[in-house]
Amino acid sequence: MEIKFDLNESLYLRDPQNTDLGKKIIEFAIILIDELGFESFTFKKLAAKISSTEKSIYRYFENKHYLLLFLTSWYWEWVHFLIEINIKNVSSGQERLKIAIKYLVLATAENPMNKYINENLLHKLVIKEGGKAYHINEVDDENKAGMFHSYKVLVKVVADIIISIEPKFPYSDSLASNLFEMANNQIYFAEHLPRLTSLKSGKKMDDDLINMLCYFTDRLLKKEK
Amino acid sequence: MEIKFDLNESLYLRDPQNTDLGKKIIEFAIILIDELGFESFTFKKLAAKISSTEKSIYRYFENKHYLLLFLTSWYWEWVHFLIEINIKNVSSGQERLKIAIKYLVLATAENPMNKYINENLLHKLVIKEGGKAYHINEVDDENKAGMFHSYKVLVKVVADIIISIEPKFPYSDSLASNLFEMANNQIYFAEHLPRLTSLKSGKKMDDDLINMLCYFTDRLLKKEK
DNA sequence: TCAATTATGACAGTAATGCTATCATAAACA
DNA sequence: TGTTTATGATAGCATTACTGTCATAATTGA
Repeated sequence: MEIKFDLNESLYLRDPQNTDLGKKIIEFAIILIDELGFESFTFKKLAAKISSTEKSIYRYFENKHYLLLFLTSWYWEWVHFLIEINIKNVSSGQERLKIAIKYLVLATAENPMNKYINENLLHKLVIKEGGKAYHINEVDDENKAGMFHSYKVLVKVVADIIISIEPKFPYSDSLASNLFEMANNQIYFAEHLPRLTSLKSGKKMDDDLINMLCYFTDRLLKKEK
Repeated sequence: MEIKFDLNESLYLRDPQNTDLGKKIIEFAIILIDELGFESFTFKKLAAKISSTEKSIYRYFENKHYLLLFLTSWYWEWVHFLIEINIKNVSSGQERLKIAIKYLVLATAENPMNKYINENLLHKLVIKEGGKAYHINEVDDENKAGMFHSYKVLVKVVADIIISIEPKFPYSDSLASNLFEMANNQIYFAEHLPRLTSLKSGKKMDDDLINMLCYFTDRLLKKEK
């Protein structure tokens, strides 16, 4: 199966979802960035890996930063998609929020649905490198060009659920974005800096994290006595 | 006034806090990273700025990543210091947590206390570039070498305050680290990606953020009925 | 106070990075 | 079947991220 998302056109020069070479670039970019880290990842190394040339990759992406932005945007679209189809027929706000939390943590644990994208690795990549997509000097220009649109839409979806539960909650946007940032951070901490989190790395970690995020939101959104 | 912190020795080759050149490196590194962003910042440019040479800077730091780590560690020591002296004579747990939150948001708004370090700029730098210090492939080795020690100690201080307020709270470490991460993130969002936060950029923003973080912790730590 | 250590500056040099340009050929498409 | 269009092959270039060597200036301590 292949899912194609309509991502902001500023993200690429040629849409990699439309060609074989493009898909190969995406597939092995994820693998190679995971392997080398974003700093050591280069188009030259990627070209070697897929037996293509640097120049050919430059025909799809202006540089590796845009490629990273493409990958993270694809990921947020994917999480968005999973959340939307799973809350479709759920009316309870609380229940919808629980489902959103579940899928923002577990997007990847689902059986893989994409031929050329390893969602599991992609999630790992977003956890480790995702922040680098917007912690850059050019953030304002890129934001104007709509390059963070996917993330903002996703945060809005969750913020709306929060508002539907507790219309007077004054920090819906902050809580929503924090759920995403916190989920990714805490997973990273559990793996690499365990003293910064209460989670224990291991099988149950995902469930523990879901429980923690639900506990936080429950308490924050519970009506005062 | 000059404050010197004992930072982990793996962070530097020669402690920049001990020499004139070292202090100049720190002072203008902060300015230049803020100006160029960490990606475009190079030792060569810094050397030109301070009329020194690349090689001389390499005698203090192995590379720019270690310099960033030094700056962020210094910043966390600085926040730690501010929190400790301000909670010293406060016995109420709630009050101590409020003070900690205040200083983790406002570390910089205090009148500057360091001759060669612009705390305001340094805070801005940590907000934008701080995550890059540990979102790297070498994180485990560097963690073993103690290079994130300052941050972990600071998180522990706040986690202990949380435990003193509510000994049964099951997520003290996660809440503590999230306070730091969230504070920095939300400030960054307010400035650059306003749809991801409920804060409004402007004069009152710091106070709003303090209120938000206090609101969150209050609700999370309030005893259930 | 003079010798010895240590810190800095002034070069030079090198492999890798981050691109851009040109041209030939293969594939797709009309 | 002719023509776009995509890819590959190769070259080139400025910058980055270092390392090495040597001379000189500053500090230190016997």
